Amino acid sequence: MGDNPDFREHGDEIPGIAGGVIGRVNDLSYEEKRERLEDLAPEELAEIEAEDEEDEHDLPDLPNAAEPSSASPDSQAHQDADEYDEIRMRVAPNPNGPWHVGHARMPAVIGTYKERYDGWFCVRFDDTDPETKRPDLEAYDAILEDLDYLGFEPDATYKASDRLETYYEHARELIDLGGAYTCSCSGEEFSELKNSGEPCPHREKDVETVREEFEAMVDGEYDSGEMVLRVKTDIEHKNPALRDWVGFRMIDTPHPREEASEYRCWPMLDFQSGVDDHLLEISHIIRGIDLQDSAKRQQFVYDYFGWDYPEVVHWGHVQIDAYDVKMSTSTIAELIEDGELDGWDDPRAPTLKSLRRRGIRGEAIVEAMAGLGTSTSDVDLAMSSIYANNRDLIDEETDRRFFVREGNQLPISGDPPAEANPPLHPNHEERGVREIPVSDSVMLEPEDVPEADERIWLKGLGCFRYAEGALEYTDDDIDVVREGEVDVVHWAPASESVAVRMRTPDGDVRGHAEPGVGDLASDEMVQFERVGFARIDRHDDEEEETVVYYAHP
RNA sequence: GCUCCGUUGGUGUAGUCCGGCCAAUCAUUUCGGCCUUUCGAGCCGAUGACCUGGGUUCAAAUCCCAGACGGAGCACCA
Repeated sequence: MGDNPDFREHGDEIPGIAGGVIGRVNDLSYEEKRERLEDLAPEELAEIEAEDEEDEHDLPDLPNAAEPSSASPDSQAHQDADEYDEIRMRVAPNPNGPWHVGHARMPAVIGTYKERYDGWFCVRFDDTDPETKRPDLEAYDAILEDLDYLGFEPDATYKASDRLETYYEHARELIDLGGAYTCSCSGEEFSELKNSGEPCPHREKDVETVREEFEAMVDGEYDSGEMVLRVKTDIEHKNPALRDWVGFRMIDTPHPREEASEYRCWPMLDFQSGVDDHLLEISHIIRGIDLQDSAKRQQFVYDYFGWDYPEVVHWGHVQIDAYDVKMSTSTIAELIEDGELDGWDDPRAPTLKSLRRRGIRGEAIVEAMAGLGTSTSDVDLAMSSIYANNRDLIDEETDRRFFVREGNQLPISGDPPAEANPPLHPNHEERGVREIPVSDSVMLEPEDVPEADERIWLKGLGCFRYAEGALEYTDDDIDVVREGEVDVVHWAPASESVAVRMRTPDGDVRGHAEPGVGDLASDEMVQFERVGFARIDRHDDEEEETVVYYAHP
């Protein structure tokens, strides 16, 4: 129609014609379609099948990165000179608490790239603010544990607070290159000058003075706020965010790590991180958009030193649906402090420790996070996506059980079997059956109690009619279920059941499970039929109940 | 106010650099069917999107301009 506009008026007829053809093609089996295509267009078929063999990646290619797997000798010869031989990345957390779900994006993406490119990554704790972002000593290990839960092991681990002398050395060098100056302006004063593109009087100090004053900073001779070391950039740069930024400042509060507690002169993130990224030979920096100006700021330092800046990928913020609690380390810490949450692994907390306790595998989170890609716009991650991944991972190996939430007790009449024996897993009969005594009354969920005179099928047991406040066994054949006359529900015996407290993101639910649940080991997963998957946490003898954590439908 | 960046179904994503094979991918969600002593499982199917307005072009999700909306930075936080 592009070539022949006259055809346009007949455009409406196309779906009718094409639809018929497509319908006929769709009726063919895969083999028939493949055969037909081989006759009509063998080269197209080859192309399609070649594409199928290519690896499907959730994530886009990294800039200037060579895929090791696809590198044939021929393409190796044509390899772009700009391409990196080794992909080296870093996960650079601030150790101020265990990780929330959003934090998983960094290792998920970096770890996935590492596997894809056969690369390298380290964890580097950027703990250079002992005061406002004061590190939590327990967080270092907590974060490494969270990383292990997600299924990744860093190739190396560093702490910036171990590396102060290195930063000082580079600061001295930068001063000698004329790239930095000590400044005693107040933040307010400097901000005003900066916003109008005016240099402050300290900018033109001679190198000797700057060196002396910087050594005094290192020796702790100034108090907090008295003196900073600024990187000399371009005071008239059109982006005010880049003008002469602070590289080092004084902090009176000692660092919580004993090894670093004597230092008073601390580098800012942009200086520390910029130097470390070069020294660790990082090829690709992957981080949030809140740091999108960092590369431009650090570029000035790299220019002074004659270094090449790594490739950078920025992404937007992640939000997770399904939680009432704000996903922020400090907010969660406060709620725990106030007793609103039981701890970092409370099922209501949007933390990795919580998901772990609910029996969700790290792999399910990693896949969902990698699926978000690396777009710079803010994204919402649906928990259902993590749940779907986890279901795929555990469904086959997870046995089925009955659990009745807030059940009503109903007496049984008639002559049903004394014991019900539903399979542990409907797809795996070889695993055997459960043994559920029926006794003289059963628990049903309030919503499952039938109307008077209506029938209901107790799964694994048989059909009952609800009459005069009791369930009367009818001996109906399963056909009544097949024909859609009778609904199937789960149930539990009233007397020999196990009291269960199920902890969920929306609060605790109590109820009764079939007796076998009392014998399950801690950490085992179950699927409570028609309720969802849960992890056995513990059998609490004092409360005489089994505590389980709800995972997902 | 100054400076960056972004906008594809309910959600996420592919495609945008290099316009045509996009009648737009995949996943999830929702809905429907099938199967199964009957699963919130599995299988099959359906619904559903290119922010708006101009422009360039035979042809625009893709290029250009303007606007709307959203995000980020302008800290002695990370």
